[in-house]
Amino acid sequence: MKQMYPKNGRVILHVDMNSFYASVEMAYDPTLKGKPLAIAGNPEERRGIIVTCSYEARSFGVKTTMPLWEAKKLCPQLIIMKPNFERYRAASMGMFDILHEYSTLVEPVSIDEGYVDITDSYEFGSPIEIAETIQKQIFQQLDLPCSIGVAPNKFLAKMASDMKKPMGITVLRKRDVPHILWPMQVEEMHGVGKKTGEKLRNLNIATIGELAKADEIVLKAALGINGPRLKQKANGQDLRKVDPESASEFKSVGNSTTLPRDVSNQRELLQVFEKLSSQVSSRLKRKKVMAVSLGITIRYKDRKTITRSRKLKNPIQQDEEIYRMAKELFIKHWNGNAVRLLGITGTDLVEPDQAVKQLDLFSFEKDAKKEPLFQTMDLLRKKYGAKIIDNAGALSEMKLPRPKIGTDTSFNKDFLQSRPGKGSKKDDIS
DNA sequence: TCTGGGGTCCTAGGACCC
DNA sequence: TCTGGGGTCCTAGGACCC
Repeated sequence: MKQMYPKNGRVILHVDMNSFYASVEMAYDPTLKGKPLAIAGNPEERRGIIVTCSYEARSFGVKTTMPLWEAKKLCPQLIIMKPNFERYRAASMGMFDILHEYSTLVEPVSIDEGYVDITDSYEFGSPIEIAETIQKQIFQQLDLPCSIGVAPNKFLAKMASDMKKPMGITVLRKRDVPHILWPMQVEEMHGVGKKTGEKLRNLNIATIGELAKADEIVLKAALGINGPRLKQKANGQDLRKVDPESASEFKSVGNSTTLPRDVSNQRELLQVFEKLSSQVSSRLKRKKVMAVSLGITIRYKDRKTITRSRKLKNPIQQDEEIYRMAKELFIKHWNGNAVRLLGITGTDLVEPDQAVKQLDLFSFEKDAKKEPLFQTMDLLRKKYGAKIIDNAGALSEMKLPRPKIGTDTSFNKDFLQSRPGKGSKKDDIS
């Protein structure tokens, strides 16, 4: 059968779950349906914010990132729940499982959103038919609403999925760009935030259409490499591929916490670091990676935030090692003022077998006399255990592993409770 | 009695090397 | 006898996204 679509044209879907966390809770407990529901960071703490809320809650003016107390004022009967990440992870896997039925080219962007390249999926129908089938299937099997954008590239698909919510399907072709995209304000463009929006306005660029025609030199001077890129997108051009691997190549692992009150007692702050160290450590272990660089974040009472990091001689993973480094950085750089938030992040992640290689190289290049190879290996065995040395095929933990729970992806409670995990994000999970 | 927590990517300056 | 130019690595900060 001949291809139904132009040889060089791609067809990309962007699938975006609608108010994901709230929708999952409603699927899990249908008595919540139709009620104003919000998921909030830490409902007990005063500094909680709205992470996601149902459309019913939105009709009261409740919005993502709004402080909890403000949301309650707008909507006193608001139902507030803590996030149940296992449920969201399970629902997410169910969703990605469905997407995989239509193409192998599925790229998860976050827990509730992903791209699907359906250029070669014509056996399932036209692009619009495929989008309708997927949306129906996610709704019937998981009881979850989503919006889908259909377009020749990722950027247009992303913009399209945003246009009709909830349960919308929007087609955005190249020839639609001038009359649909160009009249929109620049701030509505994916990749343009507050600061970039301001800079563009200063250049007298207010709409996507004006950005599409703007002078590239001027854009580059104001925005760096991002300038010309934004112009390309404003013209509906985006050559980025749908990359199924991208989600498994994470680059950093970090935990941070806003303290219930501002703290300037050093011992108390170090206790927080201890806790963060063990959180980061267990996540590194779960992902089967070690960190070659470690950084801390300190946010002071006045919200001024600094980061301090160090590249290490040896990759680390254990909580004691992480704590020692974090403590050292903190003692060295803390100015003694009251602290509002602390964080620890591991970067330059390597798999343990790689970690060994890297250490070997290091010891040869810099420390050959002091530490011959066999001594290094010995040290490693003591430090990390022999299995790390032998562990050639360590696989890194996928951000969104595909579930192995048979062919039935129906959304039942056993399924929901069966998987651990964590998540974040959303157009409304901000 | 404003503004969480998890990330990615880019920029820019200084050190260092050739 | 007075100071080039290219490249990489490291660190810190900022913008943005969900």
